[in-house]
Amino acid sequence: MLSILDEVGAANRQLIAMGYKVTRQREATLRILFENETDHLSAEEVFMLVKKSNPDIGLATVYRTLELLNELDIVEKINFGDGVARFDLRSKDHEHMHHHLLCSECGGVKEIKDDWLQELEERLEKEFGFTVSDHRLEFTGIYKKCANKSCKKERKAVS
Amino acid sequence: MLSILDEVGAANRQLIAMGYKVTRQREATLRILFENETDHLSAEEVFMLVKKSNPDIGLATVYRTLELLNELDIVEKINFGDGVARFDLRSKDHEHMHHHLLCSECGGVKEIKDDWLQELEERLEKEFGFTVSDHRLEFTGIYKKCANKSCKKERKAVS
DNA sequence: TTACTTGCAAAGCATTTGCAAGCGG
DNA sequence: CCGCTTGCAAATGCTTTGCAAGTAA
Repeated sequence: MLSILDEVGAANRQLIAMGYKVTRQREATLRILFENETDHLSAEEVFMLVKKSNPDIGLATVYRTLELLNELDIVEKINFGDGVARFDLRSKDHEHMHHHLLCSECGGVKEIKDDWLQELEERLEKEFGFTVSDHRLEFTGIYKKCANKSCKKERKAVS
Repeated sequence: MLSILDEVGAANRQLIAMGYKVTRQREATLRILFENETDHLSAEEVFMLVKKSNPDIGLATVYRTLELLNELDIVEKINFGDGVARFDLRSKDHEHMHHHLLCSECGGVKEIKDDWLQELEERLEKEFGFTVSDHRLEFTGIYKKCANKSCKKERKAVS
């Protein structure tokens, strides 16, 4: 398990390798992403968090940085249909395993780290001549604990 | 197989049952949706098509109608991450089977009408105490025919 | 009639962009 | 020093909303 500093460092090396510069703002944004690895933050949320350590950063910079990280495959831009883009780190153990459980009761988003779709992808190749490069799987439903005692109060409680 | 008129009629009855009125605009919108069942139209696209037979309709009305149909579960609002909401009819044979193949070469969206996830949903119930009410599955990749001869020219060619 | 609907224009949001100033390498 | 980056504000693009006029039942 790498420390956050190591992870940020690795990302920085990737930036440099691709000809981009390592700036205060980019490092700060990366740090926030790694510190909140499981949270599916929106650009606005990242902005708020980065601002704490870096009050001068602009929202546009955060957007630009997230877009850049998305292009470098350091994060994945995802859209749960609530009108804001969210950003997931694509670290080694998340690769190609972006399954989410969305609880309609508490609004929580849980990530499942299994690759369940290998078999299906092979079928698509054979039956449709379609070569899969990525997939996304989401389940909407309710946790038993949420069905019983309503836990609407706390958003993102489940994680 | 029902005719489009029958399908629109059924939807109308649903509207009435829920206390909504059947208007020229709503019927026209429904007709367009049924006529383009496989096309994943955006609100703007629906608007354009409805305008042909109904030049006086306003874009806001189309948005409101689509939103209403979404609430009535007559259509499903989906988001492929391209910045526009798209709308899929939830007819009998589509129910609970919203799997999509997104071709990164030609931009085509193909629908798969199989329910592959029953088994996984049972696992989620057992292992996570999560009761699935809906799911979404998308594969991004390339069709063999697109990999060979580039078919970028025509958008939505595959369907 | 009466409440639901509509069209229009204005507003609302998330996101993007132009540009001059700032900074990394 | 050069060119990539930034912050700000303005612009954009999709979607929603306020409101007076229109219309289904």
